[in-house]
Amino acid sequence: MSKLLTGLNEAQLAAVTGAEGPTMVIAGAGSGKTRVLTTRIAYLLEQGVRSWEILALTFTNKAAGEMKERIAHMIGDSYVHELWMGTFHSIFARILRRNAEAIGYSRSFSIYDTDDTISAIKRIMDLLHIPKDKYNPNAIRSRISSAKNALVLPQEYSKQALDDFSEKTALVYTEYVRMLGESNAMDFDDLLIKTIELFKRHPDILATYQNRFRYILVDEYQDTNRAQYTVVKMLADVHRNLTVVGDDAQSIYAFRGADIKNLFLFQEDYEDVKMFRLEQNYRSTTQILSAANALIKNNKSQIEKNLFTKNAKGDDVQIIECSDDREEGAAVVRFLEEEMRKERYALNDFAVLYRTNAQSRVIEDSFRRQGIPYTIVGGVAFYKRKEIKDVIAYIRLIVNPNDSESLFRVINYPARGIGDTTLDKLAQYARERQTFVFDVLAVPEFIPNVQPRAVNALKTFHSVINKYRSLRSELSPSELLRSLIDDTGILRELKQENTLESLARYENVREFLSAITEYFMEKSDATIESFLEEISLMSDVDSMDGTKNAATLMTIHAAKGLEYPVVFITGVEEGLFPSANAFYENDDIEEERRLMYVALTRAMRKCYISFSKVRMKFGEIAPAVPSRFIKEVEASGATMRMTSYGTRSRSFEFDPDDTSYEGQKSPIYRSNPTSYAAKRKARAPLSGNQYRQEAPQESYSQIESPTGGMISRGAKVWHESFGEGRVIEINGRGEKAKAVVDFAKVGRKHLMLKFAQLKVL
DNA sequence: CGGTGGAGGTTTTTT
DNA sequence: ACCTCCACCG
Repeated sequence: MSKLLTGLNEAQLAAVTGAEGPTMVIAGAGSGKTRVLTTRIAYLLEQGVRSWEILALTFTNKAAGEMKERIAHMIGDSYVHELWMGTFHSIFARILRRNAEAIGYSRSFSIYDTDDTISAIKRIMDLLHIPKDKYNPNAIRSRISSAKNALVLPQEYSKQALDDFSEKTALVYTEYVRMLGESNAMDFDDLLIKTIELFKRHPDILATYQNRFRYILVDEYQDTNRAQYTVVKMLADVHRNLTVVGDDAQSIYAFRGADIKNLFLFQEDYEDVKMFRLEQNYRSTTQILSAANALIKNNKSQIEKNLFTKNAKGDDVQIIECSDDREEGAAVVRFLEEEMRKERYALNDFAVLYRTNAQSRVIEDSFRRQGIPYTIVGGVAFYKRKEIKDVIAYIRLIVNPNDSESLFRVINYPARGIGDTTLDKLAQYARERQTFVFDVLAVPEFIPNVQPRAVNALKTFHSVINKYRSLRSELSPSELLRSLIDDTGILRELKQENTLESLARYENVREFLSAITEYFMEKSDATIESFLEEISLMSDVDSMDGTKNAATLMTIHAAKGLEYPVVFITGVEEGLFPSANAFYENDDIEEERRLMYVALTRAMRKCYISFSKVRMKFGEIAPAVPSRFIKEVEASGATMRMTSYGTRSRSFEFDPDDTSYEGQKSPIYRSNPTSYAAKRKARAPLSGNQYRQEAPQESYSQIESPTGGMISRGAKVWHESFGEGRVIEINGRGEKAKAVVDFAKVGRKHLMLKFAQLKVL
């Protein structure tokens, strides 16, 4: 027997070796699903299947990267090189690039994210004289996206549109699709449906991929939508070696078109489907698992399964009652510190989860106040910031000058005297002549009634873009982009403005420049196109750095597939979690409950659930009621109620050790001699099948400041112009050492220690 | 044309 | 509480 297979349990072994033909693996939370997938791929490769004959679709690019690494570790680097593994979106983008011409695109097509789409839709609404205050552009965008994912084209949508709002949506939808085509651009949904279109229109191209992919594996199958389901089915039609892995209890993306029914449809589509069930949980304690099981029992629609664990009983799930949301934030930090002190966890053993991004702010505040390092996943991601998007728009224009969205975004940024009137005339002229906006820029004097000053400005813009387009053959991508960005004057503009905000943006652009350099240094075969694609398809968790010693704050959606020794689930209140929007449909409530199930099952050792009696909403204080999920979890008998100060509520017991932490100054963690991870390796392992990357923690946490004192995380420091602050984080060392400091007056700053001349207080 | 200030909407979750 | 959009003025 192959040594790859040692250590697998019976069900896992069967799933790994028995998956010839259509196969469905129902994998409960923490049941070693990733291990089965990676071992199965390694096993296939060992059996002589060539790496390029395997296609594996994962939920995030990060997951794909980690799985590749594991497979490489199991059987060697050479195998994973040609393995096609990634998200639906990135794999399909790759297929579409190679075959773009076949569906009327050029291979340098742009990919529009949700923000680009929104702004395109607004522009179209202006053009069509549809009032934006009467018809919410975002609602229209969401309707269009749903239509696309259900494979309903504009023509058909128009026919079905009976009410006023749908009619307007149909108009926008039609024009939007036209504009995307003209701009040589695709949105996220297009990456899926254009792939279907490609395969339908070109059976020969489909056949190439069908023959090529002898084995197809799909992770998180419960969260695939109609379009994804369709492509997978097409691709698997020749060899029929399709393995899907999923858990109906963890389906949480119905809002973007995912359909659990795909799991059931699978059994109908292939009558010879083999079923495997992974029911032993290796991740969580008994108490956590029984709380999760007690909760999910309340869902009517689910596949029968029995998730069990042989792990230790562990602590009760703690339910914390807080007086308001600020107190909730404080309580999270207080309990986190207590866990660190008692159990010697490292900061990255903790995750703080919430239902909505808006909740992060209060929690962040309390981490900052106590000087505890944290990273936040999602929210306003780096690549979605305005200044970064501006720079990206310039880069996109170099690659694809027909990208009208990017063009309109930066044609007058930094300000060159091209105003709305000029732009309207330009757009109208291009529309009438059926020419590309970019081509009109070459001869703007032909546009009627445009100021001579504006004519010149348009010409200048045109020549800047053209100059860099032609420089592509002479300069390396990295040189080209650096000099382009310099030429745009964005950095100068931001520096000149000289406000706290503009300087922060300045730093961000600089950081982006380093990221560009780094990217092209690491990947010698990379192109500007591949760079753009990578950053536009990067998910929030993809950019997460798990090696940094900091607690992680994120939405429950972002936490899918991850695990942490200690998990806090916050804001568990009616109307927030479950969301008030879910009150009307039982299906929606069940999805919220699955979301709660996902949250609970992220926890390995300890889980805290908190709710608050009062919460700030839209700047106003609103009363809150504990979520129904709390009662459901309590029915397990595996929970304990506490107030936010650690005293048991609903009982008169008084525990003298259980002191109130009110007023107590929190200790500052300078280093963590024994992280939970280290300890776990030393002791009997809690689980044998978990894959978190545990990079060695180097002690970057203390650095000698130029003024002699010890600058460490949590230290109070003084800066010449920013005043007093606290060190949140230190990265790098020596000449390159950087610190993130939270200043009382001006907020967070990234500083090079070499220049900052901080004084320790 | 471009900057500023006030009004009004926003919170569900994301590739 | 925060951000985006638009009207108005220089």
